[in-house]
Amino acid sequence: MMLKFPSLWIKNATLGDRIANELRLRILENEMKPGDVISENQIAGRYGTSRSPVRDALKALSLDGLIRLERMGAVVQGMDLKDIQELYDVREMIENFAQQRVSKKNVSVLVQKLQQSIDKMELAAKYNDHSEFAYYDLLFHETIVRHADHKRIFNLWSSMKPLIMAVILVTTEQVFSYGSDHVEWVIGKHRTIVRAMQSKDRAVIEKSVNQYFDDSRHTLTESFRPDSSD
Amino acid sequence: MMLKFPSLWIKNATLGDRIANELRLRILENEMKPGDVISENQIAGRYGTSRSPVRDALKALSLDGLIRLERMGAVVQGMDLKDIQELYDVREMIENFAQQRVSKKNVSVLVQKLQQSIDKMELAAKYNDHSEFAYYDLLFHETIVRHADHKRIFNLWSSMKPLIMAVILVTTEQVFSYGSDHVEWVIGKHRTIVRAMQSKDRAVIEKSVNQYFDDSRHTLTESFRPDSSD
DNA sequence: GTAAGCCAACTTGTCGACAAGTACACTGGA
DNA sequence: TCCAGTGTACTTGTCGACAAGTTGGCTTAC
Repeated sequence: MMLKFPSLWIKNATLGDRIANELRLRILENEMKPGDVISENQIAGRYGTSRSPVRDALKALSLDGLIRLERMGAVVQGMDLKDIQELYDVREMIENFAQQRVSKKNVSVLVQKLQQSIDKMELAAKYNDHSEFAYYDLLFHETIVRHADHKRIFNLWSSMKPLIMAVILVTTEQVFSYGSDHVEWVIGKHRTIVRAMQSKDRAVIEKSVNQYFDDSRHTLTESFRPDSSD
Repeated sequence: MMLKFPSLWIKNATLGDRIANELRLRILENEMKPGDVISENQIAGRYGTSRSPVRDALKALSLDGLIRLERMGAVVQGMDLKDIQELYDVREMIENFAQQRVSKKNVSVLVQKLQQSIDKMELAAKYNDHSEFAYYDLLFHETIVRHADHKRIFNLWSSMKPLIMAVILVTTEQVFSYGSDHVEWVIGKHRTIVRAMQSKDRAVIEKSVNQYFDDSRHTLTESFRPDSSD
């Protein structure tokens, strides 16, 4: 039943987390559509578990904004193009904050770690492994936020991480389907980020972060045809 | 047992939410200190409930960053001065984003709502009701974020709201103890925010938001003497 | 035909129980 | 004295059950 989510990522995850990850993908891929009403019992039945882990999962999904808990049943909200662009707005805000903060310190250690992530992305690209690629894309950005050395910002990132993970997983799959040129272009964007950060110039960094997420939003606009998945 | 949290605020709240709110206050007021280890059974016993609602509460507190869930027991993290200042960093970031967005639209409706909150703060100040005051302080800022008309940003605010609520509750009590001059000064700060927003000038707004939270951080520095509550 | 009221099938919030796993003290042997 | 191994008392994750409350349809009266 649970096949979609890369099992490597969730080796020690609790049942609730697995169900949450699974449902995130199903909602993002429009298998569960906005307006659909789901209940704890229904999902528990579907996955052959009790309500307890499902309950945790639905709570998590409601924090993501993917569903809305109501008195009887939960209503799927889903994410349309605008919602995903808003998610990128927030990612841009967080990452700009983080990078500005990072740039006031020595970045050599950070740059080296980022380079490692980029290398792994290259490798994943070579072997056409889109979920591995997505993983290191996510790690790249998490590494930046972590190095900002700001607990609350990192907490913010962590709270959005499962959702971002699911979105990156879906969009990366699409990017791969466009061919290796597009994949290389994505890698190049990450190199650009690193270079901008090394400049340590406030305006340059802000511009580069803005450019990065503008590009991402633009890619979305192309790939997310309205209701293309029906 | 549960006496600290204003009961008006949580009339229809679930047991888990009440326990979470209560624990937030106890942690912020240093009755539960960083390093303390708590377990679901222990808290359930303390409040005379089963583990289920406690489990929800501890999950919420870990999302706040107030505790760290571990394999056996949860470790209280607490919030020191730096942590609260970091919380204000993030509030500043969110509110700046929201106000810049709001300022691109017609603000007259918003301004009127904000004025209502300020009026209620005035009234609460007159009757020396600090929790009522805190409530409308919170509402003031929530109103701004809501009017930004950006689901993801509002989601971010909502996810931090319970923690912000608890922090405002504690700090407002301290502000009131400083006397009515300080309370009036806080009200004045909110009026300044509104004026800056009406200017619709990007730089003016950014400056005003920055000033507001700088002031708040400064007030914190005065009131949060290290370990003053022991 | 229509509206009020009742009933049955759902829902969630909470509870207590069990199993698997962890930490720590205690025992025994050197 | 010290160290390895064992056992016990804890912990969490999951399960099934119950109660209170909601929804929607069906009956019944008009």
